Amino acid sequence: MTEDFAARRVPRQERGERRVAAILAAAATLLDEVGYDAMTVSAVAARAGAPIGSIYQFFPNKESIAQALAARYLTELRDQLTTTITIEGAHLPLANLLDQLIDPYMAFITSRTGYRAFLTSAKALKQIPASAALEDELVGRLVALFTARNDQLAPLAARQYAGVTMQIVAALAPACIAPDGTLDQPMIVELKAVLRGYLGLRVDGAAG
Amino acid sequence: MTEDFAARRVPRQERGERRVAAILAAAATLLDEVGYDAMTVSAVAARAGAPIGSIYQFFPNKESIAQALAARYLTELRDQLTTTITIEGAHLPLANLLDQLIDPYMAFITSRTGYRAFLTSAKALKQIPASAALEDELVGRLVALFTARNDQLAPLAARQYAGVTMQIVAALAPACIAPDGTLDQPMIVELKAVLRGYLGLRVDGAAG
Amino acid sequence: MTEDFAARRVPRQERGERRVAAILAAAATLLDEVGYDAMTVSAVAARAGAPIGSIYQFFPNKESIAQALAARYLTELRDQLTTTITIEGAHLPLANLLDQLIDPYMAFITSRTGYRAFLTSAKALKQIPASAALEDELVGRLVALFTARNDQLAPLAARQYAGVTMQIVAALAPACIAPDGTLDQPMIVELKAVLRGYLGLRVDGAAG
Amino acid sequence: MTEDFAARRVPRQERGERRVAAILAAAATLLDEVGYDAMTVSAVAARAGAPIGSIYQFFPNKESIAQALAARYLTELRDQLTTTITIEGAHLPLANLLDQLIDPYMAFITSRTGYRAFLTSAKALKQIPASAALEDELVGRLVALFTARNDQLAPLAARQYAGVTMQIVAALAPACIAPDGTLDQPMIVELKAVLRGYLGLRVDGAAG
DNA sequence: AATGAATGAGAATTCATTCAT
DNA sequence: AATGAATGAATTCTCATTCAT
Repeated sequence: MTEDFAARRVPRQERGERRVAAILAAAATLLDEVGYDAMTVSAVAARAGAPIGSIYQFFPNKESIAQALAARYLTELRDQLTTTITIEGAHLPLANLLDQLIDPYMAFITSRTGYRAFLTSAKALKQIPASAALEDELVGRLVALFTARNDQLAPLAARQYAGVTMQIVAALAPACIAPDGTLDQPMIVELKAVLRGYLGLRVDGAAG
Repeated sequence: MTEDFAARRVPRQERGERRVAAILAAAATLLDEVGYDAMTVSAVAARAGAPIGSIYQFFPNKESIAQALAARYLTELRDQLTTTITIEGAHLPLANLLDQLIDPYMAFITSRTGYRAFLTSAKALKQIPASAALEDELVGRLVALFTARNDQLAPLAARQYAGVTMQIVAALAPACIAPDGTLDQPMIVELKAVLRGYLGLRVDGAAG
Repeated sequence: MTEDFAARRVPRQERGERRVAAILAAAATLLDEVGYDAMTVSAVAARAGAPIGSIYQFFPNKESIAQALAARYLTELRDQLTTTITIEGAHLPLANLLDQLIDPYMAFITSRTGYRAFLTSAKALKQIPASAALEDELVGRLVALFTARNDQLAPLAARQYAGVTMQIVAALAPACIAPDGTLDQPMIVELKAVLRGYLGLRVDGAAG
Repeated sequence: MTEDFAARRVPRQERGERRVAAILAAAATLLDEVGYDAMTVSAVAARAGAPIGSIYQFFPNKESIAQALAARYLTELRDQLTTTITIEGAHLPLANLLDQLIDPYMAFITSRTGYRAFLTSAKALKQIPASAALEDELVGRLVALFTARNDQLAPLAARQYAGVTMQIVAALAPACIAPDGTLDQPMIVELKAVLRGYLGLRVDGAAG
C-alpha cells in the first residue's frame, strides 16, 4: 500500500525486494547530498550497485523513486505522530507538550536520510497522495488537541492554527539541522519558543 | 557594487544597459515560473529578445545571472529595510512594530519577480556575498531595536533572537504568497502572530 | 509446417498450446495497433497475460513471433485461395471472376487481426519462406487460369501478368480497409475496376 | 516556406544552411537504406559529419528531420506535376498521356533519395500539411484533365477516379524501383497498362 | 561588439534477450 | 517448466559554454 502506486512492478522475489531497498537507500543519500534536481538516475544506480536497467524494472521514472521514498517516510512518520499527537497532552503545560511533539519529530527527521530534500522542495515532488492524506490526519489530530485544551476554540480557527503550526515546523525544521546532519539544539529551543509564543496566543489564549 | 562582482564587463553604452536589464527581467520571470534548475540560458535569451551570445557578453555563466538579480534585489531590499528597521520603533506596541516591519517586506517580495526563487533555494545560489553582508546589517539593526526595547537583553541573546526572527520571516514568507503571486493576507496575520508570540517571550519578556 | 521453422519447441501439452495462441493473438492486436517496430515483446507478454520468460520459451526472438503469425495466416490464406483460384473460373465474365477472387480475399484480410501490418511491411518481416512458397503457388494458379482463358498467352507473359495482378491487389488492399478496420466498399469496386481494366487488356485482350 | 514549420531555428548563416543541407542528405540516404524507424539521429549526424548537437540546433526532433525532407520533396514534386498534369493532354491518346504523366514522376522518384520511405510509410510521418495540400491540388488537376477528356463525367465521380489513380500510382511505384534503386522498366510498362485499363474504363469510357 | 552556430558530455529512458531461482 | 529479475548498449534529446564570422 505504501509504494505500489509509484512502482512499475511490485517485486515478487526476495532478490527484487533487496534491490528496491538498495535503490531507495541510494536515492536517499543522493537526495541529501545534492538534492532532487542534481540527483541522477545513473548515480542512484551506481550507489545502489545496480545496473541502470534494474532501476527501471521497478520504477517508471526518476520522479517515482523520490516519491516511493517519500511515501515510505510518510508512512513511518504517520506511525510516529499518531502516537505522539494525542489528546493525552491536552492538559500538559505548553512547554512540555511541545517537547513531546517536537523532539521525536526532530529525531525522526535526522534519522531519515534525504528527508530534508522533501522538506525543502515539497512542490518539486508533485502532490504525493500520501502526503496530503497525512497532512489532513495530522491537522485533525492537532485540532482535537487544541480543542481539548481550549473548548472556546472555534473549529475553523483551530483548523487554521493547526495548519500554521505545521507550516512553522516544516519551515523551521531545516534550520534545526546543522550542515553535518546533526541537530542544532539551540535552534530547536528557539523553534519551541516560537511555537510556545504562537500557541500561547492562539490556543491557550495567554493574552487573547 | 551591484553587479560588479558578477558581470563580465560593466556596460558603458546605454544599449548594453538595456540589454542587461532585459536579461535580468527575463531571468526573473523564468526563475519565478520554473525555478533555477529548470531555467535555461537559451530561454533567458529568448525571453530577453537577445541572442545567446549576448548573454555571455555580460555574464560569465548561468549562475552569475541569478546572482546579479539577487544582488540587485538585495540592494533594493537594503534600501527599504534601512528605512523600516530603526530604533524609532523601539517603543511602539509590538503589534504595531510588526506591521511596520512585515507589511513593507511582503510588498517588496511580491513586487520583485523571481524573489521567491531566492527564498526557497538560498543554498542553490551559493553564498552571495551581498547576501551575507545584508544579513549582518539587518541582524545588527534588529539587535539595536531589540536592545532599545529591553535593555536587559544580553548582546549575544539579542543576536540569536534577531537571527531566529529573520529565519522565521524567511521561512514563512513563501507560505504567505498564493500560487498566483498575490499575498495571502490571513497567512500574513498568522505570521505576525507568530512573531508577536516569539518576540513577546524573548524580547518584551511577557513571561520571561 | 506452420510454426516449426520459428518456434523454439513444439508445445506438447495443451497448456503450452494455449499459451502460444494467446501470444499470437496478443501480437496480432499489437501489430495492428502500433506496427512491428513499435511492438514490444513485453507488451505482447502483458497482453497475453504471460510472463515475458514464457514468450522466449516458445519463440527465440521477437521476429519469430511475427513470423509464426504470418505463417499461420499464410496457411489459412493458402487454404482459401486454393479453393478460390481455379480453372473453374476460366470462362466466367471477367467481372464475375473478379468478384469470386477479391471478395473472399478482402473478407480474409479484415478477419485476420494484424494482417495489415504484413501487407505494409513485407520487407520488415524478412523473407518468410512460407510467403515465397505461397506466392509461387498463387502465381502458378493464376497463370493456369489466365492461360485457360486465353490460350494465345505466352507462359512468360502470363507469369508477369500474374505477378502484377498480385502486386496490384497487395498494394491497393490496404487502401480498401478503413481506419476503423472495416471494408471500404467503394474502394473495393475501384480495385475491381482496376483489375478488370488491366486483365481485360492483358489477358482477355480487349484491344490487344 | 518549405521547411520552416518543422525547423527549430531557421539557419541565418551560410554555414548553417550548409549544415541543414548535409543533414537532410544524410537523412535521405538512411531513410532509403534502413527506413524511418531504424534511422538513428546519431547515424544522421555521423553521415552528415556533424556533432549530434548540431542536428538539434536546427530540428526539434527526429520526426521533424524526415518532415523537412518530405516537405522539400513535395515542393519540388509540386513544381514538376504542375507542369506535367495540364489540360494540354486532354486530347492525347491515353497511352501517350500516361507516358507524359508517369515517366517524369518515376524520374523524380528515383532522383530523390529516400522518397521511397515516404511512399511506404505515409502514416509514420504523421500528417504533413504540405502533403495534404499537394494531394488536393493534384486531385484537382486530374479532375480538370479527366473532365476535359470526357464532359459526361460527374464531378464527384471524376474526383473519385482521380483519387484512385493517385493511389494506384503511389501503391505501385515502389514496385517499379529495383532493389538497386534503378527503375524496373517492364514494371513501369505494366503500371501504365494498369492505368490505361482503369482510365479507359472510367474516363474514356471504353465500355462505360 | 554582435550573432548564432558548434560542441559533446551526459541525462532519462527503452528493450531484446539471458539467467537465476 | 515457469517466472520475473538482470543487463547494458542504444536512443532521443538537453544545455552550458565556446567560437567563428
